[in-house]
Amino acid sequence: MYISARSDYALRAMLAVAAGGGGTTRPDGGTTRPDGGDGSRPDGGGELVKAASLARAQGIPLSFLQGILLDLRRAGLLHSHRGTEGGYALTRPASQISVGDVLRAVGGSLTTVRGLPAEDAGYHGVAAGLRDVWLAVDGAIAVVVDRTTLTDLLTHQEQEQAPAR
Amino acid sequence: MYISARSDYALRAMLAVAAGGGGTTRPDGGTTRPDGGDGSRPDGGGELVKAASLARAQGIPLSFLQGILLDLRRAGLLHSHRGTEGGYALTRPASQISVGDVLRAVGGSLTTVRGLPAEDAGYHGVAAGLRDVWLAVDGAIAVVVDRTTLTDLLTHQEQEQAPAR
DNA sequence: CACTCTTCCTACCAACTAAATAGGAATACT
DNA sequence: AGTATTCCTATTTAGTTGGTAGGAAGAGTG
Repeated sequence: MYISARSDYALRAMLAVAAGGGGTTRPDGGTTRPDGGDGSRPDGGGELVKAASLARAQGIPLSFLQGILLDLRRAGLLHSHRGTEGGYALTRPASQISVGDVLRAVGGSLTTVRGLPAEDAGYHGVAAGLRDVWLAVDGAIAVVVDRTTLTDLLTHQEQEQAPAR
Repeated sequence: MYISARSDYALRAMLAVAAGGGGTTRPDGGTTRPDGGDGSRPDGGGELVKAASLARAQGIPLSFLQGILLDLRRAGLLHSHRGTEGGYALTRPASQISVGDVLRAVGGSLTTVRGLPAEDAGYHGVAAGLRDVWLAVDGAIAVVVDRTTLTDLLTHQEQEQAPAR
């Protein structure tokens, strides 16, 4: 029900990495390329993007973003390289990374009730049925976010199929 | 993605009101009826339940619960009566009150991105497609919570139909 | 080997919201 | 009048989130 800034930033960063280093259309008209050299860009999938470039392109505080990128790397979604020509890159093609993958990487469980995962809520008496509702909600969310990949988002082809009412 | 304590308490209180004044099974074995007199109980739907009874039955702090009950009353889901034999009652049959009704009464919008409703997120560049994802998530949640009524929960007949993957 | 760049990691602070408490005003029944 | 109860507001407390700062470790370059 609530998407945190951390999850939001993580998705935007992943999209920017997948797109190859920054958005092309930025509202205030600045250039999104901080360093002059355009660098080698073998269009195949693995070019490295610097954290500073991502932060600038999507308007995310750099030091906050670094912690998020770290989570994404630990979850196995990003590969990083240090040094002068360092940066981040996807470990898999963008078509094989879903929104749910990113959300779970930074947020843990998808649906939480007062901070706890939905499955261990502990209801008494008449409220016992609530647990199943939360699990159903969790399942419904999972269907949407696991079906949508980064490629879908970049090509604007995400079809928002809400289940028939 | 995150169900707050306020939403959780609101649903449990509504269920207890619908059930007529408290859970029958409480873990520590105390009686759920605070006052000795059982009072008149015309089993039709409109018996009044005291806030103290609800708080005791579901383990919710009383004064915190009162604020939640106020929201539910303002939203038109509960009817209250003051005085010695006062209490709260549903304004509609439990079969006509959905989980979504209760959630929206206490929480406002169903899906929020960093505190804002999902529809006005304001994405730039490559992240533009994210807005549609959140709207799809919101729709998927709405289907589940609007389909489930309080009666479904009380009779344990809620069928958790996750849409076919 | 120095130097620079960048990721990596830890600790810390500020702001906000949720959660809970306390106390008082209004209302209804006896 | 008196009592029980709902109703409403103001305040406090705790925890999470959002954001910042400052290095330490690795990678390339001269």
